[in-house]
Amino acid sequence: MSKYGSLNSMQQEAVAYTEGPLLILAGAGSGKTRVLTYRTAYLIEEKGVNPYHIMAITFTNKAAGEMRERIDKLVGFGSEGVWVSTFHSTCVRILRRYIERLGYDNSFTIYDADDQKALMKEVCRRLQIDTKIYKEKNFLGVISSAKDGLVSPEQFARQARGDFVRERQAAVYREYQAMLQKNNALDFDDLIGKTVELFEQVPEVLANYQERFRYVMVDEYQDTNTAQFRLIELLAGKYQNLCVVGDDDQSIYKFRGANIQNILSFEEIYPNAKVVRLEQNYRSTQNILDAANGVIAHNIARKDKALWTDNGQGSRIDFRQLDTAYEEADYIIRDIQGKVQGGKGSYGDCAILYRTNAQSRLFEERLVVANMPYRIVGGVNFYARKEVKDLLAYLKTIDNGSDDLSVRRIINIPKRGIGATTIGRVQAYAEEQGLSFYDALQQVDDIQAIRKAGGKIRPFVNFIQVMRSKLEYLSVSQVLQEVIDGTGYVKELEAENTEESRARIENIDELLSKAFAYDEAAETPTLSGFLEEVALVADIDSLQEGSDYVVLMTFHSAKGLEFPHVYMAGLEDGLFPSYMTILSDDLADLEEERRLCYVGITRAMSDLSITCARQRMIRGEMQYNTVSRFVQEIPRHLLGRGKTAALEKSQKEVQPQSFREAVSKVKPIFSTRNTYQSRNVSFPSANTSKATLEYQVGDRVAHMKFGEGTVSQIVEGGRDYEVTVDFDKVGTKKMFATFAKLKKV
DNA sequence: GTTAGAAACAATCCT
DNA sequence: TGTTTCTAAC
Repeated sequence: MSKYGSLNSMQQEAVAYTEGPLLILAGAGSGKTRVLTYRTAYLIEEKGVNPYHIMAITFTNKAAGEMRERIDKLVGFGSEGVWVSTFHSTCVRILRRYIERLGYDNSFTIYDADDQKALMKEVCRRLQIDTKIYKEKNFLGVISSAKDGLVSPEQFARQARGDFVRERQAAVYREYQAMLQKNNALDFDDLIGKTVELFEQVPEVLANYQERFRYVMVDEYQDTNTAQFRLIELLAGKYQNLCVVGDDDQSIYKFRGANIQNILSFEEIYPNAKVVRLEQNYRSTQNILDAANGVIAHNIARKDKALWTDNGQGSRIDFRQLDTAYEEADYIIRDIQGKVQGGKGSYGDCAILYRTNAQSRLFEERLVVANMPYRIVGGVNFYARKEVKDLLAYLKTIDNGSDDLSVRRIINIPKRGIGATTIGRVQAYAEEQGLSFYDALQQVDDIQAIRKAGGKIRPFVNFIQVMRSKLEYLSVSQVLQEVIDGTGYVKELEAENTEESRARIENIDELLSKAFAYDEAAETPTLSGFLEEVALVADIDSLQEGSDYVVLMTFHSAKGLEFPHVYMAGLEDGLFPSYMTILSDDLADLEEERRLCYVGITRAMSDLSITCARQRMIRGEMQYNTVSRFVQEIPRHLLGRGKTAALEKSQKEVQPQSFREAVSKVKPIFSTRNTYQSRNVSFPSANTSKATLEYQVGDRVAHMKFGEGTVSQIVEGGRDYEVTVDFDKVGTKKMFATFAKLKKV
């Protein structure tokens, strides 16, 4: 048991209890991933369980990847047999094998949010519903929660009887589902729901998986919804060796169907369940934990627990209210700069957390000006960008001809002169004949209404057919390359030659390299396989540990992560907690928001900084907010500046008054042609004297991150030079000489 | 059929 | 404020 000696007694108990249901209530930072990995090792090495019989399920690819890595390290031989995967990937893998039993084709497509919206638009058109009055998003929300709760269209219709509004929703749900099936597509919720349906309708398939997965472990159990709960229940139904890990205080996904009852009543559902509590925190200082405990104690509906740590008191929590959101961003970025320059940590140790993605913009602006390395998680997904989606739609069309949505998306990309009229005619013909859109295109000669346009359609159909015939001997990246060449997509962008079009080409290159990486890594690469991998990645998955950049993300995305220095921004009533929850008449909404705050606080290891602004622009309107009620819930003695004197001094410089003073002094001296910069730039530390530059306009220079490029402009900006460089790989960037550390080559 | 410019509308949070 | 959709002119 030597390997397990490094675990505390509760952790050991959880590791060694292998038979029957087990609930591990793991507080934030209590080492739950550690327990899960050691438990897997224990099963294999001490209990002689075949790795093939063990399954560990998480929510994100990142979490799965981490667990995979740690298990491999710990177990060594045979560990690759353990099934470590996310809910969605697991289900896709099962469905790819068996979904034909439910009347779908095994090469089904997965629809993302954009696709869903487009499909819903079509549904509303068919049902003659005015989308000005009844929003697509609304219907999609209703359907999504129905699916999360395993309510079928038929059940929904039955429950809706007599209620006019619900009846219409039922009709939309039915049509939506029918069209998904016709397109041979599944939406995200279907992945789970259809797997449950498969297990319930085809007992032999279920029996097969029950026999395989004799030991099931589920991470972040508090986030499971009804469908996921049912899935787990079915899988573990035979052997009952179900180990779930979670923390009810970190349940923050009610809006996507998470049912907190799954964890709260685990002991009722499995009366013989053993419960282990992990309450020792290994991550944060006592002050940070006290703050977190202070906040969460205001929630009523929770399992009582108290986190403690050996880590010592640590510094106090730095709280500051700034005048505007701009000053808030300035303050935080200056503080990070101070920490890095003061040797207290690297950029990678710092995370800025906020409630809404929109808040990231201000920080990004400042970070660019300050020339600090950063990475924003979330926002617009890479795979949701136009150019990427266009190319993927080609791949989907080649892979699955029933996917009308994809075909319609690309039929006129690049421009082939096929407009709305022609598409409408093809559509009408397809509906009349009961064909898919693509099949109708193939029979274009038989469509009476189309004469001239036929000549424009035929080359498109030809192209797709040729690509399909090449599938056998081409790799995914080769197929993609041929699509790019055949359509002239990149050529067109090159001709445009704008900053935007260059960025798009870059994205396409990135897509190509992802396809290439997939070809290399996958055991048996297929087009379907690539498309599904692409559909299931989340932005957070690509976050690499050990990279040296400031990370920006929402509180939601931060769950499961930890950083030495955490900045919680925008703690204002109305923003966090949001107006939605403040005005809600369901008290549970505010409690969920409070849990989100708890999650944020407990991400911090050594330093926590909380900020808010008196006024900020929201949707073009000025909003005046007071300090968040959550801040008031932190015991007062924990707030303040427990930092070194040196750092405090540097912080003073960014105080609104002195900052403005500094600017007003500076402005008249230097020319007005650069007013924007004189006003907004956060200056490098005061004692940086303006060094002479070793390069001038026209010189070749090298940058740590951006590679090589040519200097196109140098502007004197007071204490520093603003240098514009045309980089070979990443395009034109403006930067300050002091930070950029450009080397002449 | 295509395009640009104006009007309308909109943000929680995510796999 | 930023994005999507609509409208009118090419």
